[in-house]
Amino acid sequence: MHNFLNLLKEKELKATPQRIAILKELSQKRHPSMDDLYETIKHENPSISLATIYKNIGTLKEKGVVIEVNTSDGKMRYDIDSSPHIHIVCKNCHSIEDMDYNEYLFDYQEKLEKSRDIKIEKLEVIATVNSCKFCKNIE
Amino acid sequence: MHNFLNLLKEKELKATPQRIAILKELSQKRHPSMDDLYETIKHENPSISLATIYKNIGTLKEKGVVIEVNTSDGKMRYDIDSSPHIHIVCKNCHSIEDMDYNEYLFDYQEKLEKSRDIKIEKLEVIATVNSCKFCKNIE
DNA sequence: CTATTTGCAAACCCTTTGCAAAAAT
DNA sequence: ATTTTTGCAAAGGGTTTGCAAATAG
Repeated sequence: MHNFLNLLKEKELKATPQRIAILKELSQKRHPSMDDLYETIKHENPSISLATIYKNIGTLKEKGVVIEVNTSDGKMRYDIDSSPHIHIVCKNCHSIEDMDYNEYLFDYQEKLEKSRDIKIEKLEVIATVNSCKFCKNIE
Repeated sequence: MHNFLNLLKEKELKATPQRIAILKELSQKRHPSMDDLYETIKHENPSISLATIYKNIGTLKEKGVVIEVNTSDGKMRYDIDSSPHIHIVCKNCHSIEDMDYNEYLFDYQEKLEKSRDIKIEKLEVIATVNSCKFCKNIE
C-alpha cells in the first residue's frame, strides 16, 4: 500500500483510490485482463468504471509500470512485473505462466543486436502450449 | 500461380479467384494486414469484400498456410512464410522484418521443453526496435 | 485554486456472423 | 447436383474519446 503511494508519487500520478486498487490487484493477480480488473475492483469500489481502468492502465503502461501481454485470444493481459521474463501461454485454458529470462536469452539478444547493429527495446518471447498443469487439473 | 492451385488442392480448398489473389498478395507483400490485402486486391477485383478476406485468412490459418503476427498496434499481420523465424517489429514505422531461427533458439526451446516437461507448439519471438532502416530512410 | 482524474455514454475500429445468391468441383 | 464460397449488411466485442462533475495536491 505504502509502496503504491511512493510509486505513484515517483511517476507524478495522483494517488486516487481507483489507481491504488488497480495496482493492488495487479500485484495480486497473475495476468488480469481489463475485464478481470474491472469485475474484481467493482466489489470494493462499485462506482468504478471500465473507462477508468482503461485510462489508468494506459497511463501505467506509458510510465513503464505495467506491460501488456498479448495472448492472441482477443484480450490483452497486464503484468506489473517488469523484470525480464517470458510467457508461457496455454491455448486451452488461456492461463499465463511466467518464466525468468536466463543467460541464454540475454546472450541471444546481445548477439542479435550486434549482428544487425540494432538496439532491441524489448524481446518478447511467448511459448504456446496446448495444455498446461492448470487445465490438466481441471479436466 | 500454379503453385497456388496445387496448394489449394492439397488443402482441399476450392480455387476461387479471391483465394488466389490473396495467396498471390501474401507471397508478394511482406506482412500485410487485412486492410492492406483488401485495398490492394480491390484494384484487380473490385467486387471483393473485406469479409471474404477475413474468411479466407481464417481458413488459411486453420490449414497452416499462413501465420498471424501480432505487432501490438491493434492490427494483425499475416505471413505466408511458415518456416521458423522471428520478427523484428519497428515501433516507429510498424514495419516487420523476418529473421531466421538459429541453433540458439532451437536449443533454447528444447531446453525449455525438457526443464518444464512441456511441449511447445510455437515459440514466438518478437524483437521491438524504436527505429529501423526503413523509417531511417524515410526521415 | 488548479490540474488531474473520474464516470458516463457514445463513438470507434477491427472482426465475426447470417444468409441468399453465385461459383467451383 | 452438391458443397463451398462470396458479398452484403448487421451485429459483436474490446477499446477509446469527449465532457461535465468530482477529487487530489
